[in-house]
Amino acid sequence: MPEMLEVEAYRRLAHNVLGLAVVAVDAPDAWIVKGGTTPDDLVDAFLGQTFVADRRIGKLLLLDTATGPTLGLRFGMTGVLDVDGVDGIDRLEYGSSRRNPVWDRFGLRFEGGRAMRLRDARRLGGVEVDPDERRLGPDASTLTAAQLRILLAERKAPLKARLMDQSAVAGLGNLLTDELLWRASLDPARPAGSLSDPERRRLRTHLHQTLVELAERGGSHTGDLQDSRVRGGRCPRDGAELQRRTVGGRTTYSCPEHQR
DNA sequence: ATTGTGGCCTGCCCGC
DNA sequence: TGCGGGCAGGCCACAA
Repeated sequence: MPEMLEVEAYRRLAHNVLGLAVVAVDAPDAWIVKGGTTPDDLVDAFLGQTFVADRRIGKLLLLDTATGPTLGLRFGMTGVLDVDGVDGIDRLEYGSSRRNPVWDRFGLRFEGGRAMRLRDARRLGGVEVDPDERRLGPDASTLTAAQLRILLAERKAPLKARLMDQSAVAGLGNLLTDELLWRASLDPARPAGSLSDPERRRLRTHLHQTLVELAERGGSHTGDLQDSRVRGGRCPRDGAELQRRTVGGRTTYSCPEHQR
């Protein structure tokens, strides 16, 4: 599903529409329009505008106009960004690679005939005008050691839940977090505040390594743990049967042998 | 304030 | 072969 690595690919794709005037706004699905705005509001906000910058915070893609509003795009679990018929990613875990026109939930057409659209089978994504960026923590790819220490300190919530709390650190979803904690040999259910200094350093090291490595491989579903994230799956490191449980409200796979 | 839970969306897979 | 139940997870509202 689109976690920060996929949305980063979408951002690079969206870069292609910078500098082009919007000649049409297609918003056929009011459900996908969030933040108290309507499809008509989207037309008013972006028709005739030109995007001048592409940004990403966690799983939120932001396209800024020069003096007007900012477009915010969220992709939920099955959202794909398509520019001129090209998808931002090759394959979406848990998503369909089919292209049903009904799944086109939002689109912009630009001068010169170019087009950008949000395709989302399950309608878990969203489009917003001027999303509140303050509700997001620092992006996981730029998280400093000091920021990590502060966001974990004193917390009783499970480590995994805290890492997936987008207001604490933005960008980590279920697959990346399971992979990260498996690599860092940390139990997802540990209270976030219980990590020792060495454990926290280990977490941060693996965070950056995991993001770089999985980005190179092609996405959040390319982790070493991924193929074993099934009932009865075994730890690729030591062969122990993985534990399957709910942590932080999400299905969680972890190794009872080496994640402590 | 912090943490936990349930519901929403709907395509797809599995078992009968 | 068709059908239905369960499952996937990001996000939000709401409860404790």
